[in-house]
Amino acid sequence: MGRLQRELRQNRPFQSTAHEAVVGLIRTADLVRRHMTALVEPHGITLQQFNVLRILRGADTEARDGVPTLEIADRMIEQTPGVTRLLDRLEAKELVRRQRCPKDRRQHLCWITPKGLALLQKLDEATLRSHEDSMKGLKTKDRATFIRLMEAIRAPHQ
Amino acid sequence: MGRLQRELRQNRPFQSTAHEAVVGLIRTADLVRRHMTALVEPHGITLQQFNVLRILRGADTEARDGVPTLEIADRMIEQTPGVTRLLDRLEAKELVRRQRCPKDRRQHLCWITPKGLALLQKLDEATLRSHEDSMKGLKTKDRATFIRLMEAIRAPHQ
DNA sequence: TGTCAATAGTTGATATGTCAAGTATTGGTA
DNA sequence: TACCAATACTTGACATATCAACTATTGACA
Repeated sequence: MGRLQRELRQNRPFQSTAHEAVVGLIRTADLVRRHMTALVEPHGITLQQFNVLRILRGADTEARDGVPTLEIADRMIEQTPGVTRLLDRLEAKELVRRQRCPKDRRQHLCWITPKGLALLQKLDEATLRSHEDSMKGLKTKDRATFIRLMEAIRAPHQ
Repeated sequence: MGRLQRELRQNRPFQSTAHEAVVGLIRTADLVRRHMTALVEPHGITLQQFNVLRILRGADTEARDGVPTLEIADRMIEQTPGVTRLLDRLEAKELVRRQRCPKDRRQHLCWITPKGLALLQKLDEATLRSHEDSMKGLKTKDRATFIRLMEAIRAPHQ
């Protein structure tokens, strides 16, 4: 009887290896997600808001143009409808600034504020440690394999 | 430049292999989750409700005792506060039946109804195919490796 | 130049998730 | 046997997610 089966207290084996992989994947991601969430939420932001801030910081260091709303949506780690409201909340907390794009007035460009940058900076070290902690069960070589396998999973889906 | 980095349109490498693994994991799980969600939601249930039904079916085939609410919570693939309301909705749809346990009146025991069983049965084949489709990027041997690596990730966290 | 589909985002309605505080019941202990 | 902490939920209040319908603006084409 496999480890995962025991974890879920099931007494029937998985229907297929694919099934076991899917369940394991969702379960493992949930674990790591909660890990990260526990880190950022005490600072008054959700994991998705944190992700938006990181996208904006990344964009900020290379160009001052601001990122249009839908491009943020596109870059999110997890697909997220409702980026508008995510940004509303970040703007209310003064972590993000928005402005209508003069060249294409349909677009709203977004920037991270100094306050947002400061928050990220405060979290940087802990984030690094959290990633290490999440993956401490894998040695360096296994991590590379793991990353490669996940890329192979995603590849056929666009 | 790695594949994931391109996917997220980043121009800066990941801070560490652990970081890349974490981001890849959450992203891959999100993909597979949406896959499954697209399958079950047209039938009027969420992925978590589907998960509850599968737990109850699994329990049903081996014992007729019914499963207490908190044990369902415990068996969920993803940690879920608010199983009570999940069950409320399932009961409203008559997919689940609940009853106070006579031996310990604090507990509420849950069963899947014939209607719930029928719904699961209708979804069984498509679910199987969905798992295969999600994992089609991995060959059999790689699937086993993948499962093993994820177990190694989870092991140190309890 | 006027029309119109396509793009970029917003908004409203509703479902769902989440946390803290509350109730009922039990089992242990003085 | 009376008390009290622990268990097993439930409920209320609030935040967030999701979908569809809507507005504003642009770019292409007749």
